[in-house]
Order: sequence, then structure tokens, then C-alpha cells
Amino acid sequence: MTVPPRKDWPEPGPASEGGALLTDVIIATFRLNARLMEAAQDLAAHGGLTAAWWQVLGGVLDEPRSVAEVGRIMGVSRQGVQRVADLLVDRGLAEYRPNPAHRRAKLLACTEAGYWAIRQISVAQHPWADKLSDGVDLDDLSTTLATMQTLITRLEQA
Amino acid sequence: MTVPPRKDWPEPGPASEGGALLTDVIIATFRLNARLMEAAQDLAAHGGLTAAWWQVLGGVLDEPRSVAEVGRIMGVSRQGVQRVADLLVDRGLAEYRPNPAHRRAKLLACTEAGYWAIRQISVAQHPWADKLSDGVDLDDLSTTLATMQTLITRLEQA
DNA sequence: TAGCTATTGACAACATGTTGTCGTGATGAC
DNA sequence: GTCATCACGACAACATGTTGTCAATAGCTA
Repeated sequence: MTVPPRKDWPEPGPASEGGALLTDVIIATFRLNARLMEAAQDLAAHGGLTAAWWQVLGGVLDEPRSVAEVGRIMGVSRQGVQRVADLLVDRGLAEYRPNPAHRRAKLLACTEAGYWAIRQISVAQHPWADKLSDGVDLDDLSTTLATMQTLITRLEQA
Repeated sequence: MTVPPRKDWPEPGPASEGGALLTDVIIATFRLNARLMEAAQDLAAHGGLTAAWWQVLGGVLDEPRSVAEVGRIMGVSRQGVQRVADLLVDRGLAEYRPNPAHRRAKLLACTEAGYWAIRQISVAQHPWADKLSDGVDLDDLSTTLATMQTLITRLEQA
């Protein structure tokens, strides 16, 4: 899924100065998210994956998990994870293993081919992240992170 | 489309300090985007719209535009806009008008019902934006906006 | 043990958005 | 004026993710 940039988000300018600034931050968030998802697609392609496959495979890198568990971790419905997981198993990037704790809920595990694909991606990702952040003021980056997390916390409380 | 929060985005930590901070900013961007989209859905519901409908309708608030033009403005394929536009016309929130410059490419225009729906949304949106930004340091918000825009610019250049 | 409840996977329907193809209409070069 | 090219809408196929429903399974409680 791709979230496109919103040029004409219909904002009848909020009264407060903060509200006005926030509006621009919201628009920037949408645009930045779209660009980052594009970049994620490009990076994932280095391992022969899509961003969605990368995400699911990333959820079982450290240890095998049930499909529903991966869904919970990522905040996605288990049905969506299920479809991707079946595709990954189809292509040999992951496999289902018997779950000693639950007969029906098999465990999804990353195969050697899966780890290889992830490794290919990280090789491309490393310089990408360094290059993107190069020259950006560290304090500014910290402030940005803290502010975004403040907004996230407020939105999640409601 | 909803972009879910990534708890386990597979990052083999970049070497530079900036790269590491950037990784957290990226994760925060995904989470914030997801929360904002949820909020947009809630706000849009106040006008009986979905976020996608709101977005398309917002693209023709100031003046009628062809479907392809709206798609370009929003960075979405014209086919996606077309589907939503047909739905909006179906429900009387928008209408097609003859295009003097192109016989086939009708102009999508907002109807009175459409403007009313948008108005309903803005009534709910106004206090929402003020409340979300209330108490957040204005300088921090400015820094956040500038930093995000820097990242966007870099990503769009490549 | 028996039964209730929550979790899980399977399946279907749908929403949103993308890409590809095709025919029509507009535009510019000659 | 004619023709090549491009823009646009229509249609189909597909990708991704959601919700709803159902049956099987685990776990808890009486």
C-alpha cells in the first residue's frame, strides 16, 4: 500500500499557530511516508522481495512465530499476514514448522534462502541510510524524533 | 490503505550515529502516518466520507478538474481517482461537467452536498488540530517540519 | 471431567490502489 | 490538411490489506 503525497489536503487553517504548523507537519508526514515506502520497495527488491514480504519475514528473523503473532507484532490483521506467509513458503523463503503448543497454529520460520534475501537487502540498506542522514544535524534529528513520538503518543491515547 | 506500525523493522544498525537516529525517525514516520490516517478516517466520517473520498473531493474544491489532473496533483494513478470520482458522483457529492477543452475528459466538480460534507469535516477537524498541537513547543515543531522536508527533498532527488 | 471462552486458521467479500491495454480525442510537425 | 504522437477515459487483472464468519483447538473454571 502506498500513501501518496497530499498537495491539497483540505485544511481550513486552524486558529492557533501550533495548529497551522501541525498541518504542514501532517502533510510532510504523508509525503515522507510515501517516499520511504518507495525506498523500502527498492531496497526489498535487492533481495527479491516486496516491502510486504520483507516486513513479514522480518517478523520471524529472530525466532519462529505463529501467523497471528506476527500480525499482532506488526499491527496488521492476521489474514493479511497469512496471505503473505503462504507466498513466502511457496517461494521457499520461509517454512511452516509444527507448533508443540498448538496443533493448528503452525510456526512460520525463515529458511536459509530467506536469510540470504534479508542479507542482500541489508547490504543495500546500510549505505542508503547513512547517505540519507549524512549532513543532517543530529540535534535536529533528535528533536524531530521526540516531536513525532509526542504526536504518536497523543494520537494513541485518544 | 493503512500503513501499520513496524515494531521489528529489520535494521542491521547502520554504522553512523545519524543513520541510527534516522532509523528511529523512519519507524516513527510509519507509526505517525498510520495514526494520522486513522484520525483522517474518523474526521472524514463526520462528513459521511472516507479518507480517500475526502482526498479526491479536496482536489476539486477550488475549481473543477479532470480526473487525470486530480491524480497528478495527488500523486495517485488516474485510474484510482476515477473509481473514487465515479462513487462521489454516484452519491451526489460531485458531478461531471462538460470540458470545453476536451470532449472526453469531463471535469469533476464538487456539488453543494459535497461542500456541505467538507464543511462538516472541517468543523470537527479544527479543534482536533488545535488540541493535538497544544503544548507542543513551536520551535520543535518548526525544526521537525524542516527536517522532514529535508529528508523528503533528498528522497525525491534520487 | 464437562463446558465455556478466547485464539487460530480457512474462506469469502470487499476497499483501495497499481499496472497494462485499448480506443478515442487533442495537438503539433510537416 | 494529414499524420504521428501524446493525453485521457474505460476496462481488466492484480497486489495489498481489511472485515466478517465459521470450525477447530487450547485453556480456564466449576
